[in-house]
Amino acid sequence: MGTKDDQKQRTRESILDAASKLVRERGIVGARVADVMGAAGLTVGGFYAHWESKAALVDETLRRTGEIMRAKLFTGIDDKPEEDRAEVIVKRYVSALHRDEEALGCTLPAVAGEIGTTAPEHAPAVAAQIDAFASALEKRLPRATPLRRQVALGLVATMVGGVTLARATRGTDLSDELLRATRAVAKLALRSTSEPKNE
Amino acid sequence: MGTKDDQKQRTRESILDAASKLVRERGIVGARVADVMGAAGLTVGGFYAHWESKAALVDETLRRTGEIMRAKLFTGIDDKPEEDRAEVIVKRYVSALHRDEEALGCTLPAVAGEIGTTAPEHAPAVAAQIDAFASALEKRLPRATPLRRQVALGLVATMVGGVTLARATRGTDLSDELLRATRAVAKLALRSTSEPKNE
DNA sequence: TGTACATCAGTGAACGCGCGTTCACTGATGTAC
DNA sequence: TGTACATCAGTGAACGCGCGTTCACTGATGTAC
Repeated sequence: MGTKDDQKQRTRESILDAASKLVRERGIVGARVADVMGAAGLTVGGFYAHWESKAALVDETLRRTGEIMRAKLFTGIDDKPEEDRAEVIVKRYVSALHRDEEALGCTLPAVAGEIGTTAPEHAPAVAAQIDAFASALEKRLPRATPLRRQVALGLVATMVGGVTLARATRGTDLSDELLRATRAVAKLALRSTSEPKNE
Repeated sequence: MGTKDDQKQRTRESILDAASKLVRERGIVGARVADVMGAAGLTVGGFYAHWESKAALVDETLRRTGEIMRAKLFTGIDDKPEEDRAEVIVKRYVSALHRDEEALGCTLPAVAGEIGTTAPEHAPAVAAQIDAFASALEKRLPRATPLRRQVALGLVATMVGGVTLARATRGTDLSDELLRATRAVAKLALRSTSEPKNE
């Protein structure tokens, strides 16, 4: 029995991988069950031996991809000096690479808009990702930062917004401009929390 | 002939209004032709006497709604002191009211994500809105602001990101937190451009 | 070790439904004379 | 001013298509004895 179950488990994983990529590339609505199965080298009908519905797959994908994404984004970050960490995260997230390689990046730019419009059933999964992302970022802000949680959450909004708009304008000068501008605003916000004020 | 044409023009306007609201509430994909016509008090079939396709309607909606939205958002702004203007815009845009009344607000949070995923055909219309929004905001930043264009563009990304995520988490504490945090980051960025640095 | 049977992941076609679009038709409005 | 005809915005049903889901079937794997 073991071998058979192992095989099924491996198939399940490959469907999840395919879904993870397609959801990031095309969003929740755009990731069709038949396309996901096709990308995993299978046919549609077999899907329901693994999940009870598309919604169940999407929910699992959102949660799992979020974890993987954070692990990748925060790799090696704690080796950097405390005051550089957040800025490095911002540079990694708001980058041309991340804009262009959606299938390997964060799910939020692709799906955040869908929650408010066409896919409200995934709100809990997305909220959990936003929260986890902000928490991970918060831990990398210097301990002395005032309103650390707030700065972290606000930077998440800034980064997601920047990448979303950069992707919407892909292929234009405006897109690169948006990436640069978003990094600049994040940097200004970060600097003004760490530098002494004179007023 | 005049009366008949006037009537048609009025019908056209009411379809546009209905589309404008539905696109902001449900996004491009979520705004169905039949629903738009129904909201305008008409039946589906008549649609094609006014536009050649749904895409044509959506494009016109995006451009027109953008203009109206900016007019509303920037109302009375030039009566305020120069150094407060951008902050007032941010407060208006990143507000609970704007999060909750999507049908009356900005189209970008609802549609930006769709461009990169399921509706690339509307990229030019959306890019034009981003650009126009940033330009309008730029004019309200104090003349002395360094990198004015960049700050304006970055703030647009921040604001759109904040409202998008706040809408995705609607009804939770995180949603209000996101609005506050986004305003805080925008404010920090704005202040650090206007205040003298000491380093 | 071999044989008969059970299980079940995956196939491929079909189902129902909702979508954008088309089209024959209607009736109110406008034009010709 | 009145009458016959033309126009065309809007109706409502139908069309084709793509989607998520279901289902009868298959063949490889596992179990019983």
